[in-house]
This record gives sequence, C-alpha cells and structure tokens, in this order.
Amino acid sequence: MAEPPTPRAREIVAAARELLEEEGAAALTMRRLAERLGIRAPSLYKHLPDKAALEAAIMATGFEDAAAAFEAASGGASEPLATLADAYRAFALAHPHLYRLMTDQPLPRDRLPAGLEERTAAPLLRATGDPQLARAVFAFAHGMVLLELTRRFPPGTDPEPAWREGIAAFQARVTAHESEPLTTTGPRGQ
Amino acid sequence: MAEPPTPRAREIVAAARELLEEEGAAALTMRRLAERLGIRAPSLYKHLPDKAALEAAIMATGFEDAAAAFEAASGGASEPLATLADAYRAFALAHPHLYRLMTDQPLPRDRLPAGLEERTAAPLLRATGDPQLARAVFAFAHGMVLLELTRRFPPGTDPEPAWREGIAAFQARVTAHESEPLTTTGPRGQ
DNA sequence: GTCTATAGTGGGATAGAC
DNA sequence: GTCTATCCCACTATAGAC
Repeated sequence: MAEPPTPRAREIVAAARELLEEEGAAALTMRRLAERLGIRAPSLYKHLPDKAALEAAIMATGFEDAAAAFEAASGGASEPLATLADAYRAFALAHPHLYRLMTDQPLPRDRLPAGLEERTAAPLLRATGDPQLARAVFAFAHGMVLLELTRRFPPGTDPEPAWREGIAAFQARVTAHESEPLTTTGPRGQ
Repeated sequence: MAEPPTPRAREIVAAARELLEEEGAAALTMRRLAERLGIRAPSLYKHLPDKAALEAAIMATGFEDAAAAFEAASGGASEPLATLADAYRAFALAHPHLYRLMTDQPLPRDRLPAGLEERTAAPLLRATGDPQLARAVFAFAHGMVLLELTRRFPPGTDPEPAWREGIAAFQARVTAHESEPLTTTGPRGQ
C-alpha cells in the first residue's frame, strides 16, 4: 500500500528504477538488480516480498515525479491544457521505459500509496473542468506518446502538428464547456 | 515481406493466432503452439524461420481483418468519423491480445505485405481529410482502447462519454477544415 | 513433415548458514 | 543483511535421423 518502509528497500527500488530506465523492462530482473547493487539475488527477498512489489514501488516513484511535474506545469499557465500536454509528453519521452511500466498493465492500486492516482490526475481535471473531457485528453496524450515511443507513425513523421491538432480540438471543447456546461452530447454524470 | 507461402505454414499461423487470442501473448510460445497442433516444437522451424516471423504473420492477418472492417464501416456512413471510431473500438475490444501484439512494438514493416499499413489507415485519412488530424484521431482512439484494455480508468467508469467527447472535438475540427483548410495552427505540410 | 535429443540461456524464488 | 546452494521452471533454436 505504501512505499518501501526501510531505507535499504528504498535504495533497492532506486537502483531498480535506474536499471529499468537505462536498459528497459527486459533488463529488470532480480539477478541484474542484485548485480548492480553488488549483492546476490536472493538477498533482495529480505527487503521485498517479490518482483511485483518491486515494480509497484518503482511505479510509485514514477507517479510521484509525474504528479510533481504536472503540478508545476499547471501553475498559473496562460494555456493550461497545452502546457499540461507538453509536460505529459516531456515526462513520457524523458522516461520511456518507466512510462511503459506505469501504463502497460492494470494499475496495482492496492500496492500504490493512497491518493497518488488522484493527485496525478488532478491538474488535468482542473485544466479541462470536466471528467469526461479529461479522460478524452488523457487518452489522446497517452496514445500520442505511445505512438511516438513505438515509432508507429511513418518514418520521418514529425508528431508535433498532430499534437497541436489534438490540443486545439480539445481546447475548443474546454472553452465551449466554460460558456455552456451542457453540450450536444448532453448532460453527463456517472 | 509476404504471407507464409505454404499451406502448412498458413495453418500454423492460424493456430498461433487462435492461441494468442484465447490465452494472451505469454501463452504464445513455440512449445504451446506445437502442442495445439499435435506436433513437437522443433517441427515448426521447418515452416517458419523463427518466432518473429510467426508474430509478423499473425500481425498481417490482423491488419487484413482490421482494414476490411474499417473499409466496411466507412462505406457511405452519414457520420464517417464516429462510425470509424466505433469500428476501431469494436475491433480492438473483440481481439484484445491481437490488438496489443499489433501495437505494442514498432511495426516490422519489412515482414509485412507491402501497402497493408496504408490500406488500414486509408479510411481514417478519408474521413478526416487531413493527415495531421488523422494522426490525432488515431492517437485518441489508440489511447482510449488501451486505457480500456488495461483498465486504467477508475473502476466502474463508463468509457462511452469520453469517446463521445473526443469524437465531438475532432468532428468539429473536420468540419472546420472542410470550410477553411488553414486554421489557427497554421498551414501544415510534411 | 515430423521426430528425438539437446544445447544454451535465462528467469523467480526458497532454505538455511553466517 | 548477505551468503551459498539449489530447485524448478520456461524459453528459442539447432542437428541429424526417419
């Protein structure tokens, strides 16, 4: 539920995140991690119950960093949505392997600190003013980042114009919502 | 570059796709595939050079099916973009493991039939009338589908309203482009 | 087209001593 | 907190016989 309790466990998680970021998910094995720490793999199990716990702990540090970056980006920007999108993209491209670990699988919500998911999402919710719109923007940004990371666009394609297109489309919806909370898609609840 | 040449190889690829779709990427091993075919794993190598070729062949069948579905969906619909988005989502949700195999990694373009990628993308390009807008919509749909597949939205969330939000936002851009090819983001090229 | 035998590599994890 | 020894698992792939 919370972060690793002991200082040694924290060191291990930090080393694991470095290993992941530098060499990718395939390199994140208990043996390689131990090697990086100058110990033997079985010793790791005195500090962490299993590999899933290690991954969850890495993810938690990633969400802390992402939340902090998003909060910093949305501080009084003149174009909050565009600024937030830039911050989102920057985080993902700066930490591609970490980003994929954080998003490729269902969130292990039980093993993450309480409230962290909400904290990470809050700036976007504020920038859009609407949960459904926030989810749509989230999906767009997530999709763009993954298409970039997996090199899915035709070789040589510059993703920038597509980013601007999407942000412009959603910005128009934000503006529309601000002047008139009910749109053609009808009232939304849930 | 092209599909498996021999009939036997086609059978093997078909069985592999079934295995993938039913049990997921982790179950797609040469051993399990052979088991499903009633033969031994080494025998597979008489028909396919390696596992990467097998995966590429599976992906090719997936893109053929997706392209056909998108072409069928965009045939004279009154709302081409929304209809296409529905078809995209339906394909991904009907074949979650296949979809992820097709999108989680860079496209092995050398091992796929020539023109297949373009054919799959064509309907969206037609529906949007602009490559940048098409990429943005692609990213949105890809992101939404993945967030659904990885259960990334808070438990109990209905993704439908977010889909409608996004499609409405992009539909407005399509309409704007149709009446005025140059927008606030300026001319686009590339 | 299929087989047996096998090489070679890697992984997560536990028991029990120090 | 770390160690050694070890288990058990799984995978891709090749050689060579039938």
